[in-house]
Amino acid sequence: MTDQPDATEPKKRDATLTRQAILAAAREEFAAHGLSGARVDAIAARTNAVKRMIYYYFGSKEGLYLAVLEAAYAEIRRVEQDLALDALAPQDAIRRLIEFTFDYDEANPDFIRLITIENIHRGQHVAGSDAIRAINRSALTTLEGILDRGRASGVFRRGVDALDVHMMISAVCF
Amino acid sequence: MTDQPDATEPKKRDATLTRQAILAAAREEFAAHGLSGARVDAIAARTNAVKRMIYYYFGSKEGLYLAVLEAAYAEIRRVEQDLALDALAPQDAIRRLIEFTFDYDEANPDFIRLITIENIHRGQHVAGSDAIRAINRSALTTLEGILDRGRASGVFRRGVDALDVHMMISAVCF
DNA sequence: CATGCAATGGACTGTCCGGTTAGTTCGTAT
DNA sequence: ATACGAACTAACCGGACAGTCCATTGCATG
Repeated sequence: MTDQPDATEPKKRDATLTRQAILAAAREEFAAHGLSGARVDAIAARTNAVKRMIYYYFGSKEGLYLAVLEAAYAEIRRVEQDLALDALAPQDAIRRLIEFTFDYDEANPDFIRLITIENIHRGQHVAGSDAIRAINRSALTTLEGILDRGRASGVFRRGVDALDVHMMISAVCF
Repeated sequence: MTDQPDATEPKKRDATLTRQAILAAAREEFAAHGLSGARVDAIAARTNAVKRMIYYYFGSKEGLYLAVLEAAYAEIRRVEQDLALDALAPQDAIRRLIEFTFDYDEANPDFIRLITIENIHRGQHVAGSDAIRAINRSALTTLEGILDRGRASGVFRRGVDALDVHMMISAVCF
């Protein structure tokens, strides 16, 4: 009588769903406390999964952290591509990119936190992930393309590095 | 015969010296690994003091962390005051301040790390320290004074917040 | 329904680490 | 010289926490 067996949900089994739930919870926890500050138990507690599942899906705390980073980078680059910057005039493309970066950072404070945390660690985890490096390289080549077009049509000055531009935009938005 | 009792130093007892040594070691360790990532044992190992001394002088890990922050802020503000910004024309003062911030950040990577780490934690430790808040307030009033003089003589536009300027400078230098 | 596999559960463990206990040594004042 | 407090030390404790063991449950096939 104390519990209602019918009222409890059937407790569906959905691998990708729990995986996503863990990722989302981990993202919050890591963003809030950093890699070493985050508690695996706390991450598990945020979901309705149990700690064991974290190791089942991600192997280790650091593996989970890396997966979170990968997902975060993949997400922002995916949205970034929807901007269709290549279809715009160079100036408009840059302007749009800046606006987007600003808005995204404001809407996703967790994201900045994760990046900042990773920066403190000198990006040593990112460096170990081929996936992330590939994602970022493609983002840089996109920006490089915009700069090239701008330089070709004379609206951008030469001698400006894509990486510098990217860092400048990120820094100010941050 | 195995050891040379004369060659070993007299092992001076100097309270302020060991305090400083602990602070310096802690600064490195915290900058490298963050608050939770830093290990009290590791800090002790960096000095020739023993772990107990940390608790003797600073009470707790967090107490030590706070002391490190306070020392770091005090240091940069002290050097900043030597710039004698008030004696310069507003434009020169701002220029000098930017140059200084840039150079200081470059020369003291530990400092930026500490600040960044604290930012991630939303400055909750800084907020708890009256000393640090006082230090920063004085820095802001100095900047505010420069801006005021600039506005009075018409070289600076109005409606620019000192805090914004400060953050802008820090962000770009970072 | 049986059989095998993916997914889940929770109790358990070994270790790391912040903090403490119970002292000992040194400088100095009387 | 002895008494006393400040400076210092080694060994230890207990909780927290990453990671594991082993059992079980649901889901898909034949």
